[in-house]
Amino acid sequence: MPVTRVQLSRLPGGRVLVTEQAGHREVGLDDLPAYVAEREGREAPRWVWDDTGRWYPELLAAGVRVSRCQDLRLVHHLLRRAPAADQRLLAGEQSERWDRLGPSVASEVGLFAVEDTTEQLRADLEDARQLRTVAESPESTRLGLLVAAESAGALVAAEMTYAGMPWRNDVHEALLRDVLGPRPPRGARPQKLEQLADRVREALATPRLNPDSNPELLAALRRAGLEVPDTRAHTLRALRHPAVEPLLRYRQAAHLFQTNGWAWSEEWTSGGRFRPTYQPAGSVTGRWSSNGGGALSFPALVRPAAIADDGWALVVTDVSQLEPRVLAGMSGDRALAHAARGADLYQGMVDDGAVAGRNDAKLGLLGAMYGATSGESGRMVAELTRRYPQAFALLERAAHEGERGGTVRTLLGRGSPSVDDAWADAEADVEREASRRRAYGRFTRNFVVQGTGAEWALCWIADLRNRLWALGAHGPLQARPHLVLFLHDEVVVHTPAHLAEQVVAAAREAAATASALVFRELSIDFPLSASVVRSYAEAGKSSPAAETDEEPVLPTQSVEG
DNA sequence: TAAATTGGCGCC
DNA sequence: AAAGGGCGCCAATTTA
Repeated sequence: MPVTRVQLSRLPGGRVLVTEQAGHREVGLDDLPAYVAEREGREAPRWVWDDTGRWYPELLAAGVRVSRCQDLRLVHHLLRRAPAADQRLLAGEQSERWDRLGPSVASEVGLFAVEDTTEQLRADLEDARQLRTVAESPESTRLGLLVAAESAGALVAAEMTYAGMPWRNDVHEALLRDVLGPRPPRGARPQKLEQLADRVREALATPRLNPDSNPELLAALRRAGLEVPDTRAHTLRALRHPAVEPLLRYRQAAHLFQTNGWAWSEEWTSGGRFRPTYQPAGSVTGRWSSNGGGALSFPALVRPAAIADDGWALVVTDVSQLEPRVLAGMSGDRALAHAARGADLYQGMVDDGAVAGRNDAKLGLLGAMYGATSGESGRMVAELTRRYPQAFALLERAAHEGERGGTVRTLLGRGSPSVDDAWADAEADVEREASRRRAYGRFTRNFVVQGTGAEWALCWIADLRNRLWALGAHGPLQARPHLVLFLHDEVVVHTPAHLAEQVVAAAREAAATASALVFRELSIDFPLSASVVRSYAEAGKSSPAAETDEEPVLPTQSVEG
């Protein structure tokens, strides 16, 4: 029995047009949550709407959770670029308006309040076109999966903003005070930041230096006899000069103050929750982006303040080496797939005798996926090409396609943007033209793995969302285990503590489901590392594959609450 | 003076 | 000579 599709379209005057095969009716906006709740409880149809961000937040606020939807805006843009979609089938009444439809922005959240005076979008018309486009595609199965996953992701995004990451403001405040001193008056530097600035000024003999000004800083460094090309931390760290240490400390503290300080907290946290907003498919590769609160760059420094409620726990799980595994799956490279059997793919490459050390494996693979041609990474690429010919050939083909101005696609069928967009103006200079082609080749090279990785992750969180709902027998979303953060290849679930182990199991099962959906009979392992913690900062501490990158200048403290 | 760009850093 | 992909955010700086 196919799932009923119910399309919702906004009408003038606070009315909603509800359409389905069985007929149509009108519902007042105020009555919509009750209407959706009733039908959801009865048959759980697929709700078809223009933009999840315009409909779902109000439903969630009214305590209504839906199990499935189709986000017409996301799917329209997806199909517009999908090589396997017949573009003629997408054309029709209002289709140009769907082309132009951008994401809802935070200020206009709550469609219920917004009264759009312009022509209303008809969800039923667009839905029919999208259904037909997918059905008639030679790749309808994969495209259909992608459409469903993209839409499920939109539900997850809205639910995460609604539920929020549990947040302890007192712990965050203590952390800020520790690094920066007391909160300064508006426009002033915090005490400890000013002290560090003074130490820099002293060491460089420039009493009026503003350390936030790169030109001033560069000039001061050069006057002190330090011939540096820029003022990046990596460059500075190589120097031996008394100004370096306070400057690096200043930079890190200033970044905390500006990006995740008191002002950020006031804007993005409330009621014991951090509520950033996500933008599904905000990146051309299909990865999400975040347009408020910086959810996808949740700095390690403030993670100690993300603490589960009493009696609850945070389950933090991430996929190890997602993109290399995706590469193994989509290229069908048996040697790489063999190395991927286990928790550490890079170690697997070492054990298979392909490479001397784990770090070489990582450099080589990342270099191949990013298009490195020089340095240590570039040398490793050449070496590994012999060991993993199919995987590396797939990347080379993608790069070549981009260099000649073509488009590439992910495994499920998302297409890269056409080169016309990127190369709007012709480049006269031959050198610059060649450089631009190489740059576009690096983009398409990476697009195939980054984009397919994003598809795997979407399937993962979509399936996990269903499993989490099934774990809690009753109650609204926030009373059950629920997703609170999604960072490309990592998810955080806030759960009643007694269900934590079941959540871990659900995450692993969902990963297996995603692998089967995306890679079919090619079975590729996607091992998860999982930790059950009280604070986000405690996650992953015991991971054997912990990266040993540069030491942070400031000690990473864990503040107890 | 406002808008766009740049350099730096955070995350994956 | 050029030199590894995708994002967001901030202050300073440059451009319109």
